[in-house]
Amino acid sequence: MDEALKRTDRVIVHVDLDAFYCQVEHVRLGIPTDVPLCVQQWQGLIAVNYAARAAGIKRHCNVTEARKLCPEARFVHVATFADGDTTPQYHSEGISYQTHKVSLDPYRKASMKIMAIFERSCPKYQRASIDEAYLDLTDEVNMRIKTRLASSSSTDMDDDAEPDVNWDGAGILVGDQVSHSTGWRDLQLRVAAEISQEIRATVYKELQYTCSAGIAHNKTLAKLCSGLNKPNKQTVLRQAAVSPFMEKLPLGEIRNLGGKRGTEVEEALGVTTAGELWKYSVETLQAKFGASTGSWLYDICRGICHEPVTETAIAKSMMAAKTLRPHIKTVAELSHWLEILSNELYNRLIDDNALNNRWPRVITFHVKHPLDASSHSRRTDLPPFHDFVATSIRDRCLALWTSGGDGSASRWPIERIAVGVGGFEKLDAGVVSVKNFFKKVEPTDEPGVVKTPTPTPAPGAESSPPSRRKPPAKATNSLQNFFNAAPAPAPSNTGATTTNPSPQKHRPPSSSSSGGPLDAFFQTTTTTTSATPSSPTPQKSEQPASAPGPNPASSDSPFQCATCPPGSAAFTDARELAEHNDWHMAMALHNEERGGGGAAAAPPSSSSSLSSSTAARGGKTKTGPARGKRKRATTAGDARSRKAQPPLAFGRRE
DNA sequence: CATGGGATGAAT
DNA sequence: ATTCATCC
Ligand SMILES: Nc1ccn([C@H]2C[C@H](O)[C@@H](COP(=O)(O)OP(=O)(O)OP(=O)(O)O)O2)c(=O)n1
Ligand SMILES: [Mg+2]
Repeated sequence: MDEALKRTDRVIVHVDLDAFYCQVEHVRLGIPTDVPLCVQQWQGLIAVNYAARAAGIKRHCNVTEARKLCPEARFVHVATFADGDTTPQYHSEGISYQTHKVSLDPYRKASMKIMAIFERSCPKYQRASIDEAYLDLTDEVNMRIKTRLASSSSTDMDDDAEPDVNWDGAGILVGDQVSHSTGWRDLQLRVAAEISQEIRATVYKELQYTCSAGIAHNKTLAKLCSGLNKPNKQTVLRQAAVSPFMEKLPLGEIRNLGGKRGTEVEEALGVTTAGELWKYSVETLQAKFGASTGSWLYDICRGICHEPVTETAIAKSMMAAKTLRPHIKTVAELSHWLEILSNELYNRLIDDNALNNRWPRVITFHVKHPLDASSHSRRTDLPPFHDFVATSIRDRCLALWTSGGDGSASRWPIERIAVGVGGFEKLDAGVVSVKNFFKKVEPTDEPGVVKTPTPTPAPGAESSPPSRRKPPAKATNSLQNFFNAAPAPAPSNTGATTTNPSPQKHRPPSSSSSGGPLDAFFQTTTTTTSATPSSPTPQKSEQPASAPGPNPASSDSPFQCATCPPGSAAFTDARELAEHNDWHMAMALHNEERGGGGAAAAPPSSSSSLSSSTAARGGKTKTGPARGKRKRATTAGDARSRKAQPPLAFGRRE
């Protein structure tokens, strides 16, 4: 028994897409992957496919150099927001650094589809970046082993029996490319390699993306491994090969040692490889680099890493940034770019809300000045959701800028700005979080927040120039497109996957079978002693609670119209509220055109706001959704609901 | 003025 | 709360 316990370990797979952005463009444009292709951002390259790498093109090349190296290469520029656009588009010409803002949304959305496959293949997965994930396959692997041992005849399980492992088809082995070995750990890795093949095959079949994988006993080794045989291959690092591998490994290739810290270690000890660290005691390393780093170093240079796969699936923050060339020097310019960033974040937030039912609490505004080494940042609360419009973020940042309590605030010129949102909170039944939405109304609101329905100042109306510009124009519906493409069918899936979509916990194959020594054996190997993988509850935490009827509209819904009387216009999600706000906007424009006359029709207290025309969203006019329209618990049938369409059009610019 | 845009977690 | 460091 004791002996058996020592013979298994965690099994971790690290998956990394090959030339990720390039593959997204290959698929989108239907270009064969043997065509050299680079993803271009302004004059630089941010991704280079393997055919182009063969020609010597690298990421840091600019397009001119790259074209020289490979004249046949295709250069695909990332999607951008053109001058006044609120939706990103792929442009083939006229892409101006001065006026456009890049959008990486196509890659984020592709990433989500990939991660969805990972998730249903292995619930214990960690999104490590836009194109990487760690999968802890320990449970699934052990279950498969157990099942096979139980079903496949004899070979009773002596504690001493070492299983035989055939490496055929497992991928590439680090070190000796043996075809056979024995041992429980190797068997685990072999089964994980098989699952990894399945997952990669699923990704390719459903999305036509290739990826590489590393299979090892911990995250650090798995990641090291995945990059070893890059295009479309997987690599296994057996325990027996760990030491020889680590011995020659350059320190800087280990995660977290690729920067200053790595060079610090190299210079302090005069070493360049992990193996050269072996001769130092923990105490020595701790004395030189601190207790925590010291012991981490001691372990990591031997290929030991206890870091768990933390189940993080969605991003914790969102950011939009622009480097300004030439540097800007006026508030008008700052406002212009802030509005563009604000619009982008607004739309991403609406999408995110529909998917994840959450909303951020804080905005962070970063500014970098030309001579400063780094940027500085300030943060503030987001406006309450019901007040939130496309320009809210812009206005918050401008307020932050002009009222810089920080002495370094209002300096010019500015080289780069970035706006981030974070501190997401579930909007759901979150008893506590809902309260936050009512805590405060930003602009000089009078005390009786709840009592003054009509004279509500249109949020964001203050700083907007009078000119109303930009007819709605584009009405593309990115979210709808996304949903149409998203639901991956996933027919016959092998073993590791189930047909079960989204958040459901993954159920192992029925067979529990066998008993005897194996059960105890595997039970203990699944780290968390009491974490029985067979917890019954399907976990069905739905939120019908906040789904009110037709009219009543739960008064505690965070999706309330700021213009309508309190409690009279509540919605089930951000999109519905946004649409309702469009109605107000349309009415406002309508009234304005008619010389402002009386409120036209149905919804109470038409906005009245005059200059607010530029504030909210330049919606399509779509005749007002009458009161009855709002509310409907189901958003599914509402596929027609369009994407938020902020107006933008900050007058200037020629 | 010339890598840019974006995310995470630890340190301060 | 803000900056730093690391990574993609
Ligand atoms: N400095 C960087 C590094 C990466 N990326 C983007 C473009 C890449 O396509 C994607 C994934 O990064 P990887 O490091 O995984 O590189 P690739 O996936 O492009 O290539 P590889 O096949 O080596 O993984 O992230 C970026 O914008 N800027
Ligand atoms: Mg990659």
